[in-house]
Amino acid sequence: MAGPRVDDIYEQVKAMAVSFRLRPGDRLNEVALSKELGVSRTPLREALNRLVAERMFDFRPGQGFFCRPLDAQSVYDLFELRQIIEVAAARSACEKASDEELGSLSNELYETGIDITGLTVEEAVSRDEAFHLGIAKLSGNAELLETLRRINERIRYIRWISMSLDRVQRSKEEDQRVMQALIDRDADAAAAALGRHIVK
Amino acid sequence: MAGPRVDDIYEQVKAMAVSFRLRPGDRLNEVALSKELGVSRTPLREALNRLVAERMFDFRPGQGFFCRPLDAQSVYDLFELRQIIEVAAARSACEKASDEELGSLSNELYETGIDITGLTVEEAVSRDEAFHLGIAKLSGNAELLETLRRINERIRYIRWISMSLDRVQRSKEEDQRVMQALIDRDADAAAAALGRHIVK
DNA sequence: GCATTCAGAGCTGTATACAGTTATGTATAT
DNA sequence: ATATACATAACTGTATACAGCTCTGAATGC
Repeated sequence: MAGPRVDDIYEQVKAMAVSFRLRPGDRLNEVALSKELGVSRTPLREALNRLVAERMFDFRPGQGFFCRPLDAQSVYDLFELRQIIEVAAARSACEKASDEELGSLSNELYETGIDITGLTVEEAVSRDEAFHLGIAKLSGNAELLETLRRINERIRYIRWISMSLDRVQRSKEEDQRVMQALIDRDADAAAAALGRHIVK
Repeated sequence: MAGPRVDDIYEQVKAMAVSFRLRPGDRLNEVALSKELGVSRTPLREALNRLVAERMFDFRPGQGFFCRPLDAQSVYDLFELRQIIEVAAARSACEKASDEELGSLSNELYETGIDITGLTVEEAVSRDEAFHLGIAKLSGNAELLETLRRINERIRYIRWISMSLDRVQRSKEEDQRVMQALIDRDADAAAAALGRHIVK
């Protein structure tokens, strides 16, 4: 029962930051947050240090931890980097993935991804993320996958608020085009579809 | 004088891991290392948690911190990811960088980078890294730059041991070709030169 | 000789305490 | 009214203590 506390705290605080419950630029009160989470400051600070390394928090010695602002430039940079990595992942997956792997990714997309009635935007974004992470996994490059995961976490909130449901619908259609290009082993078409997709 | 301790510890432990003074797969003895560094376990663990987030250490609850193995597959993945990012950075720099910026990067390359007589391999790799980080900086994407920095840290030791001085010489020549392509604003040539460079 | 069990040491995980620094708010002077 | 200086409160940074778990190795049984 005394599960891995630091991991839990890390996930909880990250969720708070991702959902902007901790507002950008705000200084974090360690005592208050540790009481709220029901733990002491020691493991909380360990979790926060992980998030500093992930660039989700700033750390200023003598002042403490600050929720990272995420200005417009950073958001743009992250989306650009995401596109770079996803395009590369799709190209790599075109070469390396087996037919079975592509088939099962396609099934997943069509089973869980098409009918978005009754979904919250959060769930829709989460499934979209899962599809794109699936492509990254098929690239066979674990480091690339992990890098994309980190990027997604940092822009997730932006996607939540910027994505209305009709955009989700369009995004789904584009995902299908990407999937088809992968099955056709047409790396250029997949890259082009992804390029269009993310620029928006 | 009581400077930012955690930052220092972080740098020291990272340097130990990068240079493989802490051997891959080894479990870290917190007490021993904290004594060696002259600090207590609390800030040491905070630094280690940062390095866990950077995938330089593994953390297994109940067992502690482990120096990450860096098997052949991970090395390959990291080099591949590095190539992806550097190619994208060069393409972006071709579009965005000003003539002055390219000129000053070129000067830097020719002033500090060409004559490698009397340099240790470590210094040569460090200058090579600096040049490529310079390209990434000219891409204008701070997140891309930071990602490349992290990747470089993790493969630095591999480069040290795999790079003899004649390879450094060849690598310098290729850097010059990349630089010329950037000045010519020839993104494809730059990308091609970088591609060849990193595959080796 | 080999596997198993159990006791002990050692190590990790977290809470707490305290020193030192930073921020806050009030009172004073201009 | 505004700015400045100071006292106080609050918070951060680190060390230490202790509980609980994990691993090691010797002793036992087969």
